[in-house]
Amino acid sequence: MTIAADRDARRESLLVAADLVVQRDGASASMAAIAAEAGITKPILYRHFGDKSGLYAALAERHTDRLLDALVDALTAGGTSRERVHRTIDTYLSVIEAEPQVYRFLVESEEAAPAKGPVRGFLRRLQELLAAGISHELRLEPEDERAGIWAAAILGMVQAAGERWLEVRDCSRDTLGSQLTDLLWGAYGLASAAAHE
Amino acid sequence: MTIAADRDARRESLLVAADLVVQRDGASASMAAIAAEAGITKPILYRHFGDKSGLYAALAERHTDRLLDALVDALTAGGTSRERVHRTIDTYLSVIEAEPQVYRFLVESEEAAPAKGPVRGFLRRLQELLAAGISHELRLEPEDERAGIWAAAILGMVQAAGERWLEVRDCSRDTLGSQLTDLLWGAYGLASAAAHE
DNA sequence: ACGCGACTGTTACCGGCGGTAACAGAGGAG
DNA sequence: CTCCTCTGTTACCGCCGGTAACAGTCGCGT
Repeated sequence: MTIAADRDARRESLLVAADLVVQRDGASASMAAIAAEAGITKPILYRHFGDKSGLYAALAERHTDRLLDALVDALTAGGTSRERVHRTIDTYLSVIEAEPQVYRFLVESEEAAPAKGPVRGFLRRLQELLAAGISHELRLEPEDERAGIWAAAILGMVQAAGERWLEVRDCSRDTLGSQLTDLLWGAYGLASAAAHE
Repeated sequence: MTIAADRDARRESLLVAADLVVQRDGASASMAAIAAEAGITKPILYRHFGDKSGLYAALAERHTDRLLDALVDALTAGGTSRERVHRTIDTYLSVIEAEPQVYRFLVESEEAAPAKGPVRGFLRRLQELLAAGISHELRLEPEDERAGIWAAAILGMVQAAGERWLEVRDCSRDTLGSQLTDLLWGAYGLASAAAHE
């Protein structure tokens, strides 16, 4: 029964084509353009993915799985707590540096998405994963609210700083990672205390 | 010459109507719907604002100016550095709590925007303002890269944590503000050190 | 061998969007 | 009275996401 395998292979090739178009045209790639790139027509896309958000969701999974794996590896490898955090941040930065278009597609698509953003699930997963990591790292009680809050906060912090860095590139990747780690370890409070005597 | 005043008054009424529709239909409000709400037709909107991003930019300014003023006030009022930061974060949170639709429109519109996001300027301004504040607060040299990095990072941190809070509402506004301030003052590093002995 | 159903692919269309051209009335200046 | 500008309209364009309806093709049971 190669029929299912054929379907999967076809689906794969469609996703590869969609990837090409998204990286070329940005997040506003049209379904017709993707179909043309794949050498087929629109209804085939719709038969495979339902609608545009379905395609985007499938496209997102291709990348998020890799990214999540890489982050988990960085977070669970050895070293002090601070080293692990720094390494994880650097992993994230290296990914968005290597594939900025993919990153932009993942975090800032939404655009014409219907109702619930499909890609949003990625940030959710990442956030929950990070919350679990923090909870374990800090040996927090499961009901401690700080894990969730800090997971969202740290995620937003790294993401915003990474986005700005992609645009202005005013320091090396390693410097940025160090500054962010410092910030988490209270550098702002320290600098503030030092400035006021 | 009341002609200019008339134009401005008209423009104001159009913006009020646009505000209504945006808060009702979300960020995907159509130009036709806004025109209908204002009791006129599309070309008038286009004569006043050029295109959709122009309208959105004008609409954004109405709110960002208020928000920026409030944040500046909170940041420059008295108290210790920590108190000022906490108060500024709380100001931000209280604004997004009071007008979540407006907030969503400001930070996550983009959607069908052409080329450069018009609303993006708001985050830019906020970021620069915060960078200047940090630079002053910490008495940093003007060329110190940390001001820009940390401004973006802190902004993203508060924004992401605020967005999550709007959805799950798992703690009081004051608690959230305190947790975020703690985080900036090194609570994560401290908790990590405590957990590992 | 034949027909028949399932599947893949196509063309051609729909409604709605952002955006614009072209026309219709209203009021002041000569 | 005429012309000219300024405001408002209708009616249209091109593009998008999404779909209905039709055409070819392959494997299957009889």
